Amino acid sequence: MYLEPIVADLAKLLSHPARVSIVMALMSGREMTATNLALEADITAQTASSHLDKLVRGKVLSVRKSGQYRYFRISGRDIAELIEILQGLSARQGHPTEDSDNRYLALKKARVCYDHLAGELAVDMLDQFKAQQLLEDRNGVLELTAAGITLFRKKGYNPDAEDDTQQLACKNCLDWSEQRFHLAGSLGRWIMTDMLQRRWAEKLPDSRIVRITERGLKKLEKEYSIRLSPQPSEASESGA
Amino acid sequence: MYLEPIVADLAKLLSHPARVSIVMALMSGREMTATNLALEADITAQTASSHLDKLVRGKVLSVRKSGQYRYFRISGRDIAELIEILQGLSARQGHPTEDSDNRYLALKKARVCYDHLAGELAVDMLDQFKAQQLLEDRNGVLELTAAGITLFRKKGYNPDAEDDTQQLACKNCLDWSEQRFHLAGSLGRWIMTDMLQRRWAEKLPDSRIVRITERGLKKLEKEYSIRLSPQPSEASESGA
DNA sequence: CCTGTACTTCGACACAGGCCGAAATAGGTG
DNA sequence: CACCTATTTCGGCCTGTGTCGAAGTACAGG
Repeated sequence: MYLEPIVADLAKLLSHPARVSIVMALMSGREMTATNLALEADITAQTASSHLDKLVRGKVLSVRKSGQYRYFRISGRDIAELIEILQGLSARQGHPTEDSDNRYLALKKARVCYDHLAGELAVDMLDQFKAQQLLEDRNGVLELTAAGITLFRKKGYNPDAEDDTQQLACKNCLDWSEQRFHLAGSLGRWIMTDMLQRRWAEKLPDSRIVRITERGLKKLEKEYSIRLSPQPSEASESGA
Repeated sequence: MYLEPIVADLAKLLSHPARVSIVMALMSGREMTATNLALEADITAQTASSHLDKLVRGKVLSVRKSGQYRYFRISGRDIAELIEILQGLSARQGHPTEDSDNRYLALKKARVCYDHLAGELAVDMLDQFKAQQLLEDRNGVLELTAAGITLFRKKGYNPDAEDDTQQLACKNCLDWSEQRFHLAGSLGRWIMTDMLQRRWAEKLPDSRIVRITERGLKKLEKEYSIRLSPQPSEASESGA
């Protein structure tokens, strides 16, 4: 087959710790400047420049130039999913008993996956939406039911305005621990955006960790009849 | 996070065309000897030995020693799924119009994915099993229904003998083209084994391509009420 | 204009890793 | 035992690539 070298090229981009650090830092969905990413990966600006060049060329990242800055981000959902899977595999293979790590647990609980929520919390939400018949699995494709369309539209989501009404579930975005799905696609994106905007949830600085606020817990129960087990709020560090 | 270097190590294993060739050759689920794999990747035995050593050390492959031979195979389903995803991503990114390739089309149609069937055909089968209520999506986990247990047991499948009765769907094993699931897990494995044994299907030599026999088509319809669109039988080359 | 900041390019060095010839080990066969 | 085959180890060559210092480009702001 002719695909071998192409696969190898893609894997090569992720075969260097510094580049992986860069990509991981962007998994929060945020944009970051070259200098920022250099700090993140603990390398000089020159070295970062070369890595970033490779990543952009290889379509792993994309860039937006603004003035003297260059803002990088993950190029697309498929790449984000690949990273997520690689990370999951490594987490399982890598260490036997690294459970002590607080950030690791917080990350498992709730995190950003490129443009939507992931982690146990997100899996929970999807389950409850399904139980409420807002979403339905039709022939392997997750779709909004009539009731779902009505409800989410009332909340401000506009399914017709989005690119694809159909693909609402992130099919390969598995949780590291549980082998379960969480909600992605246009609805997943809208939900996260909306929750952040209304301060139901907040991204912790410099990480993919998401914290659901007190207000968020209450509102989720009131507006969506969703009950989540509260997070241990100990993921408190904010510094780099 | 501490995962970056681990992810990089895993990716590094797949960052060399020869190693990818080796792993791809094993995606048929078959075991192969070191010499065989060297031929497959078009490298000398010494070089292959070094690559194989890395792959085994990195838990991508596992080995079975028998006499003077060493038989290699993919170490597990999760690795196979990773390869499948990488291949899918590369197939999309790589080329714009490579449709001319016959083998490529045959591969899309029906192939082995480590220990079960994949491709349009496999997706079709899963759909029809679900339509017949033999399988059911319960809360994101695909499970056998009572009717399904009865039927498949009658055919020779023993769900209790297998490790996990629950996990029947290959959740991240997506078709390259269609973003759909196909049947994996213990049932998926049994189905493929059974079909090969009864000559309803055959693996083409030296490839992952699977061909459904005439007999298979008829039997599938008769015994499982499954109708498949027949394959163009042009994937005829058998040589390396 | 000059100055500061963001970023890239160049150049040189060093190290890692792929490669194969040659030789060694290991198992199988007669 | 000799002889064959499968596989690994060793040694040396060579290419690729990560690294950073230094210099160069690009943009913003006084």
